[in-house]
Amino acid sequence: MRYPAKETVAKHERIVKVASRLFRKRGFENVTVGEVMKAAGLTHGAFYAHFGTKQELQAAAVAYGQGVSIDRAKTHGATKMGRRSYADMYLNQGHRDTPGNGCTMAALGQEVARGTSELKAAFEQGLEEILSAGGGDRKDAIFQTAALLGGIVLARAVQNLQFSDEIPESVRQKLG
Amino acid sequence: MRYPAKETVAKHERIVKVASRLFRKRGFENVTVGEVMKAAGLTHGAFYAHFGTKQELQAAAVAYGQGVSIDRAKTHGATKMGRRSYADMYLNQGHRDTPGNGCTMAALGQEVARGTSELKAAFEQGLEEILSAGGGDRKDAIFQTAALLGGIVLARAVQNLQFSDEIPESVRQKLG
DNA sequence: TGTACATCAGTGAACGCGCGTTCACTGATGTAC
DNA sequence: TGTACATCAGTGAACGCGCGTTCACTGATGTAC
Repeated sequence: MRYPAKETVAKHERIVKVASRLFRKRGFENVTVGEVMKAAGLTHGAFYAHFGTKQELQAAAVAYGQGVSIDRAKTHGATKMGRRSYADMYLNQGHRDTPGNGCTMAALGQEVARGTSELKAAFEQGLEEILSAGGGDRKDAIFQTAALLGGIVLARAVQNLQFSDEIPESVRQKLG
Repeated sequence: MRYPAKETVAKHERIVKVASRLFRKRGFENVTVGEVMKAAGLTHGAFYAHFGTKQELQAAAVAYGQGVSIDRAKTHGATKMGRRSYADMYLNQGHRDTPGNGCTMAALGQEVARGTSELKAAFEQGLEEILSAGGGDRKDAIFQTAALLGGIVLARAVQNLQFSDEIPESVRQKLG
């Protein structure tokens, strides 16, 4: 049957949002199209009324996820909370332990690097906006972003809790 | 038929080495057991004479890759070339463009974070040795490793060449 | 030292499962008159 | 405003392919006597 056009837009957004969360949490390859659709409250067949391929969804999900990061960066930039508080927000246990709600670059950057041009474009455009959101020196922003991202990636890959805690802690200290 | 025991060890090592390269280049999920065995000069069925599962191979490959990184770090530590030259070696276009020969953590860290405990253990032990290989302050080593890793990950995920070149360049400068 | 035999790395066909994708069908929506 | 009909998001079964894994088999190696 035909469904209201208004709801269709909402469903489309729900698919992207839910996919973004699942992808960040478990990686592109470990999340099924069917799983995404189920989480969005639909059946898998309907997927192709919204996207041509799974790869298209990946790109849309990265664009969405980068959008979330841009908003966070802009909020911090506007409230002038400074770099220190941004690092504190980024480098904590909550972020480390719940990648599904966290930074897209820290969760999917390596997979994006091996992905399609479309995927990289979404990543790249997001990064560009994140870097300029802070407002300070561009090289500083790049350096800080790299250090924060690296800190989270390392902390997530280490299972010894003391060691894992030590990583964000050290990065925070040295970033000053 | 039965094969010489000596060659078997060499074959086993070849499988791990080749797997490590392929995994770093294309990710765990995008490399087939059959593909690894073919690259090692064997057929896929023989795989299970060497490993119980693909996951076991992943852990062995990460351990091997981390070993390569440890050797590099120790060499630099021994020759006292300093942090600057280490950063130069790590943050260049060659490393960015050939992940198969490069740092395991920068290529597979995010997948390791979602992987088995065995996989994380191999990663973690390698990181521990890399950190102490330099000999300097531990917090400095952690910070530097995070920044370098983040720089390579970002540079690889960005396709605009100017932008991509700008990232390692900035990290190198700011690491001083 | 020679002989008989058990071992087991390696081969290649086959299995079975899961996943991305397709397709015939549905029926309320939105449009044309 | 009412009526006829075309559209198309969504359903759920099915397809087909690729992958990890299994298995019967091979025959030179290594061992026991």
